[in-house]
Amino acid sequence: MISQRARYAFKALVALSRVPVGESLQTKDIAEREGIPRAFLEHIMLDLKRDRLVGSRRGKNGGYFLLKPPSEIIFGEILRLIDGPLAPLPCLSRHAYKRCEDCADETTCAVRCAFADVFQAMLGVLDGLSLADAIERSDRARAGLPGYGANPYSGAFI
Amino acid sequence: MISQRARYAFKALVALSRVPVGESLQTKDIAEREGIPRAFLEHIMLDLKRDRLVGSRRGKNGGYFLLKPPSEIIFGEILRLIDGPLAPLPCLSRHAYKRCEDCADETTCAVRCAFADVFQAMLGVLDGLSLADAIERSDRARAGLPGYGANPYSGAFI
DNA sequence: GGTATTTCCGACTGACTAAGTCAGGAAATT
DNA sequence: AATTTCCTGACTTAGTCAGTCGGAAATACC
Repeated sequence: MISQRARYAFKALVALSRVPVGESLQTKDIAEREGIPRAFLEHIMLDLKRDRLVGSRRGKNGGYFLLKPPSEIIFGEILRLIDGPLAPLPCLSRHAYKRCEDCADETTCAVRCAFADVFQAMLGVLDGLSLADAIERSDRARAGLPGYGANPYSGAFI
Repeated sequence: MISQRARYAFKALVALSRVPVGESLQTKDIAEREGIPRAFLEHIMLDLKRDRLVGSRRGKNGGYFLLKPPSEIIFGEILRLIDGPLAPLPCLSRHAYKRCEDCADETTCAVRCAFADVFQAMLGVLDGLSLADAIERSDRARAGLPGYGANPYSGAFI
């Protein structure tokens, strides 16, 4: 499960993506529209700003805006920023690598072998998916086109 | 990241898988061999027992043993049992489904659309991977065959 | 210049979970 | 009967999550 914080961040970024280029949104508006606690969202927006995903203007008519086109803002990147490393095991993380104290030999660890596959599958999607992609899928679902909604229950899900 | 608890559970199950059919392992041995705190491992073994993944014998020469062949014990199943639902969003979980209070329309939510893909990729691997598979990969890595180790750093990992 | 509006920032809280530890009970074997 | 093992519940300690609160700094408007 991703954190609530991350989920809010995604919703805010999607909202910002839907706004015409050059315009901005205020936390108050985003919070209201998306049902996010305002004070909490402020902190999240600052996180996003710190990582140069959004820019801001203070004072009256201020607000937040994307610093890159939505097609260049990647889900994996956002999730890493908010929730930290994505790797299922510390010994699989590139940037936050940490050896498992109890593991004799990393390269032949069966658990690591298994989760390496899982990780690769996750990253394949996560690092190839932009805000623009997500919005496109959402819009197609809205238009009622079959096969494009987020209805995963056609497969064997849990 | 999966929990430490889950990681220990996997290691214990792998250890049990490597034992000849009919034989068993004691928590003490597993704990020692795998570097897991013994008292903690006992709790974990009971979890596994509660879910009928392992059986036990008490008293002298007692221990734990698998109730199914390793090829029928699936990573996704184990992880669900220890760490709870695998879905990245509550609204994507089948068994632990929970609506996002703040979400107006689930089927067109861009965040949900995106993570549905991630989830599907994860599950594709996680629910098709058995203990036997993991051990096979580990053994091949041990034998030094290229392309079979858990060295994910050939791709673009983080 | 003053006031309203907005972002920015740190400190705090309350609930929860993770990762263990500890003490002892129950069953099986010797 | 003694020993060995699994079994069980209570407890601890540290850390994280999901916020809230109060106020400071910047900007726009009159």
